[in-house]
Amino acid sequence: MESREIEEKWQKRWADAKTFEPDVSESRKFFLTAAFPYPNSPQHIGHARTYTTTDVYARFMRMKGYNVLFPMGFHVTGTPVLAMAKRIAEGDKEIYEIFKNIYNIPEHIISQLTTPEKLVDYFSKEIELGMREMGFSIDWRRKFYTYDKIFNKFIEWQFLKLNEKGYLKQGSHPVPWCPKDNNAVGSHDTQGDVDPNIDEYVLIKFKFGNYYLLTATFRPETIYGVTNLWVNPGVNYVRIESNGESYVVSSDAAEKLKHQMKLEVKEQIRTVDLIGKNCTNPMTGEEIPILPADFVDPKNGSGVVMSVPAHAPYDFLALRDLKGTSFESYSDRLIQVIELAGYGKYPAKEISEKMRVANQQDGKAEQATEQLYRAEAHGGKMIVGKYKGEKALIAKEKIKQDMLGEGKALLIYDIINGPIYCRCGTLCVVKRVEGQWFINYGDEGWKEQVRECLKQANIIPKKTIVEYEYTIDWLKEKACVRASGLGTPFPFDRTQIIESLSDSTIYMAFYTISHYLKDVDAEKLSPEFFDFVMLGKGDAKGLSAKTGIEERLLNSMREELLYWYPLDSRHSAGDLVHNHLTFLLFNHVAIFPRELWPKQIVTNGFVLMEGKKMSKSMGNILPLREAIKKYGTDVVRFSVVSGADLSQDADFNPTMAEGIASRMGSIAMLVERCSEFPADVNSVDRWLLSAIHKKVKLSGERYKNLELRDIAQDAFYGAVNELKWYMRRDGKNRKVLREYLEYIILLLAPFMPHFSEEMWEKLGKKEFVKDSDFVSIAEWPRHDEMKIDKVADLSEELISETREDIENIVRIRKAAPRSIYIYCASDWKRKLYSMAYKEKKFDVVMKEAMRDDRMRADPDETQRVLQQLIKNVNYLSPLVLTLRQEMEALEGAKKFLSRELNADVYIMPEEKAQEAHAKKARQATPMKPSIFFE
RNA sequence: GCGGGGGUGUCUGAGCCUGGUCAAAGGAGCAGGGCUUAGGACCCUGUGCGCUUAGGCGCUUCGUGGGUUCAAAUCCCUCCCCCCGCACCA
Repeated sequence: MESREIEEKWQKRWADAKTFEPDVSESRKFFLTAAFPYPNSPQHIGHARTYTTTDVYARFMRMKGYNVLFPMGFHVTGTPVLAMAKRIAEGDKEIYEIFKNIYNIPEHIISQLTTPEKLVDYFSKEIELGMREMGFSIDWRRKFYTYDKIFNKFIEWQFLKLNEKGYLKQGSHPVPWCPKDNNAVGSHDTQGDVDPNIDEYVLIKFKFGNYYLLTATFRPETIYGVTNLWVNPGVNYVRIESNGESYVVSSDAAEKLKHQMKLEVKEQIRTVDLIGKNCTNPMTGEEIPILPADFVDPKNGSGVVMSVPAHAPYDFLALRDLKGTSFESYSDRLIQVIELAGYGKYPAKEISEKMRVANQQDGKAEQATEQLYRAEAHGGKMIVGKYKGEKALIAKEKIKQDMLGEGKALLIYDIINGPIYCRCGTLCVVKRVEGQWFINYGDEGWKEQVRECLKQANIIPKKTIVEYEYTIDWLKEKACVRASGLGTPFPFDRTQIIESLSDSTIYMAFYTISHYLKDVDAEKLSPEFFDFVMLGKGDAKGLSAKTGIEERLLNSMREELLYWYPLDSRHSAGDLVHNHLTFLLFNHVAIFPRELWPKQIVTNGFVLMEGKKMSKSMGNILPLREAIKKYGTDVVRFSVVSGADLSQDADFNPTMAEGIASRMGSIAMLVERCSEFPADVNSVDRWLLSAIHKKVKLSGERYKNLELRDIAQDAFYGAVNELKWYMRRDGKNRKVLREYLEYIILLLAPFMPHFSEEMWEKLGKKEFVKDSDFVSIAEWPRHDEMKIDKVADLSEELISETREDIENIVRIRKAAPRSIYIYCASDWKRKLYSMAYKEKKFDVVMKEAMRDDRMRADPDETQRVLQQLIKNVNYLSPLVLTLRQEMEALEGAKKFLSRELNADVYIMPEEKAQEAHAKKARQATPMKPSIFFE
């Protein structure tokens, strides 16, 4: 049967049997969730990593006997789909290309996706289909979208709670902004998807007649070294009025500043009225000239620059460029402010000359600046001013604060990776939004509780704990509403929408009741309703009367929440630790009592495509549904979770996928043919059984800790290798093979559910494990310690190593033998072996050996053997076979060895060696028989 | 800058916590052989360098440079390089 048919067959059977639709029951429960997707494009193979990890885990826990709930919803909150719908409606070529070329969406469908709702609808269905095709054991009854009315009510309630606790606050906040759209811009709103970076500038006021020149700088500490100001003669300057003061800035800067402060633009200022005149340094009181320079960018900062030629290469260069002009007289003045090891008094001069920067237009000026700024920030020390002796970096902050306090400076924000343009073509600016709402994650009391919450949770992988701790420490106010987007209107200002990272922090609790609410009028879902269902406040009867929701239903919902909550395991990719997952902790702590805090968080790495990161620009995105079609569900499932350790990126490549498929084929073939095997008994049988029971023993713990890669190696690749070896060693026992297969199918079921179901069915009535209609709900097997057979393991090791040894000899001798004599070491050597293993030291062992009659009889020989053993004392194993066991093992493999080596094989104890072989035979040691060729 | 993760043989990738069994698993690639009409798939063997007509020995190697130790890919320190995150963005 084709793999597609097998997949559909079992997916249908699971659905018909409602295998994955759990309700409240007597059994112990396990509730796990994965971060729900944002449906703005079809999912690719990378998305499958988290969901498959979650599903494998869900399936394992189900087999362990838990009542497992794995629900799924869709996160549609935010602005990206808005921007996308708009672009489609406008016929934006780029976006058409992406959908057409990468995701193979037909053009007539793309052209219909002109509203956010249509986009969400189309892609969420697409994603759901993909998830169903992947065989994820999701309870789809509980699906919801974050713009559903019922969900909005839930989030509203959450924010009322946050406000009650005092965790919401208002303030001003700088955001990247499009003046035309009147909206904050995210990376998806900009041309080229650039993410705007905002940084603060200090604007320093230099008195000039009745007004001030405003210079923008990142380095206020260099104020002591200012020799002059720069204006660009080719730029328009204007006077602006704000707060009763007059400033001169470039007219571009004035436009930007409008969004951050109240101001009026007054008359133009001609540069000829500035250049050559003096102004006053507010820190030193010194009179300094205003000079011309081309490097000054009117769009950057304020369009006026303070010149610190000792420490800023551009300033030094611009001054040097004045040589030969009427301003030449100013060009030699430098004032040192910062002392820097490895540099003299004027680092900017030194570095410019060393790098041979030609002038202020030279590209190298930028490099020099960057290099010097970094060095000075790091190792620079102030040598002037109030903070003399302090590190430059510290002084910078203090001087900034001082000047702001004294009214000598202003703080503004600018986009530092600009210019960035909105998709509408307008240059983006920074806007200071007043009255912005925040969730105050900076609250120390709150943080303290979150740290406790973190401590009681099981974090996988362990090494991410520090990242959570770090995030908890640095989190401060987080803006939680936006002016536009899909989602939930903010209850304290309904013109605002709750931002997407803020409305997805406790939604897991909503899954427990979402399926009850499908037909409930959202208007009935008052705060009291959620108080009751989520927190158990109030009584069902009163609430029923008030809301009109049946009392029985209310009680069921409360019961369901208490049954499923707390969340037993939360899954996402590792990148969400810094925001979502930490927010999840914060909000659970704020809303829920301690006993409902999340118990475990698991994060995983991404998926690479043939070693490279998937990206639209590289065009190497493999859409999930395409991958399923091409390679089959179970191969895809297995690839994405077995390719790397949990926290590391897994690589997907076709070669590996083919390798997986072909190994599945080998297993399938054995399942198919198993019953044809005879019942011949062979020593390798015990080894194979030992191997499978060892696997069973190990894999339970590994599944629990999500060590999926190790299981994959052992239970899949390892199993196929073992089966191959079994055949090669002439293993032929139907029962043994069958036992192995029954167990291995169980172990593989969480990874490869469709394949495993099919094999499970093919095997028919189980003889060694507990049977069940579906392997998906079969009981997790227990190993039989009695079948873990150390002797069988050692025997097999002996056989394969002996074979290798013989091949080595053949290779070096370059001549194949007709007969091979294998001589096994006498038992007295084994006794010596265990002494050597125990004592490790030659003289100690030798002394002990001399107490043994056999060994004392031939001290030279004893010494010779012991020397050999001690040489490899670290290789010795705690247990070795006896002479008889060794003989039996090799005897059992005689046919195998004879065939593989194409020679007659004779096996005997070393004492029985014929005269001509005796010398060689004596070299036998335990687990390393001596070999003689004829 | 701050925080996190990394640098291993042709490539990929384990090992590092808990030092010795590590010339270093697995896979890919490459080479040889088997199977096959042929190719693919599959199976076997080899794959740091050198020596060795008996399973062996020697040398060099795990970003750099030091250190600790009888012994270091593994522990400590220095430096270099790469990746990711730093928020209002899903």
